[in-house]
Amino acid sequence: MDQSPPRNTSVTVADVAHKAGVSKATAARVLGGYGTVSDRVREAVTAAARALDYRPNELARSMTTGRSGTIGVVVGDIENPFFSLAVRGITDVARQAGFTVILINSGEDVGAEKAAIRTLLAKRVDGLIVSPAKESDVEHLREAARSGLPLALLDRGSDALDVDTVIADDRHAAEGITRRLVSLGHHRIAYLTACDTPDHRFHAAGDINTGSVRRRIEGFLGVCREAGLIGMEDWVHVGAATPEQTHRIVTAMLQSAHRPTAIIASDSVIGLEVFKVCRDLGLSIPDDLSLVSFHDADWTSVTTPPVTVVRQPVYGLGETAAKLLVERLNGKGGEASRIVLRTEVVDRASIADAPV
Amino acid sequence: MDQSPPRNTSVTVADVAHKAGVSKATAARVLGGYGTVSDRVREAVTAAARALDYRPNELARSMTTGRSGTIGVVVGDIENPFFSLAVRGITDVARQAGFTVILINSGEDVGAEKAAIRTLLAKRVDGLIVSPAKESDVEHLREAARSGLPLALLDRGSDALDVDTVIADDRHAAEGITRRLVSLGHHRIAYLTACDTPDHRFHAAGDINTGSVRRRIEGFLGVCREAGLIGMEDWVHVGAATPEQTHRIVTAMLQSAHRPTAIIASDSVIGLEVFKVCRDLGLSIPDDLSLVSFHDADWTSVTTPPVTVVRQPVYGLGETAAKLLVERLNGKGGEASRIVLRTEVVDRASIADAPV
DNA sequence: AATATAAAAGAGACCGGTCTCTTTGGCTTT
DNA sequence: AAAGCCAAAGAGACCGGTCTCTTTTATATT
Repeated sequence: MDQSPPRNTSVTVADVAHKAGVSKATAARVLGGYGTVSDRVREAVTAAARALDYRPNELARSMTTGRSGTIGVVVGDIENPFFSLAVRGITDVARQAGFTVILINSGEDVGAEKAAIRTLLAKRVDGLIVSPAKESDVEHLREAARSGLPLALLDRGSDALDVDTVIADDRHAAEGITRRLVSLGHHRIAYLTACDTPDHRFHAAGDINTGSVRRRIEGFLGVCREAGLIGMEDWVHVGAATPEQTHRIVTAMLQSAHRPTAIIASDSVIGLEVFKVCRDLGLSIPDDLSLVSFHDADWTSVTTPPVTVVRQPVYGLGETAAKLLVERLNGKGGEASRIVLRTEVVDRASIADAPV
Repeated sequence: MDQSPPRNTSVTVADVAHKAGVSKATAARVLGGYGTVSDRVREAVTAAARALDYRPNELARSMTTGRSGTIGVVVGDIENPFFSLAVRGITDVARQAGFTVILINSGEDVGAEKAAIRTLLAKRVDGLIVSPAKESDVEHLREAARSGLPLALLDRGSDALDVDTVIADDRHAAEGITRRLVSLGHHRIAYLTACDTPDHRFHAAGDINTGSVRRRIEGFLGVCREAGLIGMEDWVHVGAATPEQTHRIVTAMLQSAHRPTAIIASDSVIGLEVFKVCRDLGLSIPDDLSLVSFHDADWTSVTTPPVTVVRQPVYGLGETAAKLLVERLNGKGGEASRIVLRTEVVDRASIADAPV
């Protein structure tokens, strides 16, 4: 029977104070590291705390200080490499600044996102980093911000929300790759996104609630229009939210008589699925189909051919958002910053001239 | 100037009670959903709460109930697809059961892990899911468990720790693929892991502190011995913790005169890097080198050739650990369960007969 | 109508810290 | 030696909920 230190059933400052023979207030001063205490007393209290295996109760501390030392993070899906990398950026900065992170997945569902915010508010997080599921539905976020809670938006902004925002230059990136495809002679270029609309069809960019994706599609359509290509709205496909759905959409698209000669995939999960369908259908990339994907996932350089991608500074997105938030938490006031991080096209071998 | 509801500077039950004209205790009964109240009073309180935009303070609630509704999760690195998928499994179960998740990365460093546990203990999490960095250094975990905090181990067990544990049948999986390679005539088989030893060299399986990896290496060495291959310890390489290090190790290995004819990669990040080095060196998989990787990452089926992998039920690992923990939290007592989930070899095309 | 019984509401302690305000004690100052 | 001052320690309220215990009110019983 070994039970060395005596089963710590919550030792409190009062217990430590009693053991050290001082008042609760004095013990609290030593343990909490504030106020002034004599060296002799400090040692006595420290010794008593060690002997009793005292563990501070951060919850109780939060009660009076009003700070919980916690930030809430709401992302679409931590399983998606995009978010897991961004979250890594967030947690690194948060830890450095002495905060812990409560993570909630919204599954890109606004209802779940609202519930998440409510939960985090109840847990009294000191700040919030959110990747909003719908730009058009941010009343819950505005309310949180208005009540004075620091809020930073990740990857997706909202003009309706005057808060710190960190996004990538999605429109510019989309314009660049579209221009490149057009100059290679492509007229039938499909854009494929996981975002969905009520009727699962695309009509206009305004239908798309995810800010980053809407800006990309605007860029895509803008360049097409500029190049004299009309009716390109019909080539935007929504609802590729799972590998299965993507498979269905891409297969149908590539088997139709009027099939695209190039596909722009809005994330690496979609890009991967396009690759698989081509293999199954016996189509060659880039001879039969050119492929460009957003997100420089690590595997995109080892396929045959390697995939041309838009490299986003994903870690930096999370890192920057967290830094902005931490600054707010440390009392830095002033205007909300809207930071746009540069993207870069990584040229590999998945695009070529349009087939004749 | 719009400021519809009056800037909620923390509305408390007392405020609601006052507005509704009832006592604090009664208002708390309505708001907290306990005890008995008349319908009339319930409505009055509910209305007052809505009017004042009352938000419960979960922290204060935790003070008295002793439950925080939070579980702490410590993993090596959320950026690694293995962990992000496992964490997804954990968060799904946690949310279902009404818990939120505080996530901390240990970076596979025991010191950081200890700090993480301390932080989580201070935050008074209701339970803990940990993927221990070192099996040999679990005193902090034992102490947490002994103080009555439910603890579940993820992917890595410890005989020294009698707590709920969920792992994969790593040894069996390693035996299977090693046997396959041996039967194809391979004698020079390298095993590559991110785990490290003090001197960055491998001597015996006991050197490896990560349980899952140690079991795999034991399986690997066991089958080799069985097959009459001796001194295979020299073929185990440790310290492939980053793509850069992996690159260095693999390049050196493949450029040596006595180079391996097969490589077993301990995770998909390593597998990917092996692939890249082969491409750079102009070596053909599987003609010049056979490759097997642990973790059926989504990209492994689209490379040329597609990679033969050990498929682990990663989501299920997290899911199961969370379920066990939730059961404990709901008071189910009894023996600690040690669950071993099945793995499966997915045969693709990256292995072949040993070159002559 | 009088009593028993249960339901509804109130009063106030409590959780474990922080923090303000007050008291004590040692040391300087002239 | 008396006054003045500041560091060190103590007393107790407070944060915002929960919960026990007590009192009041409504309903049932004969």
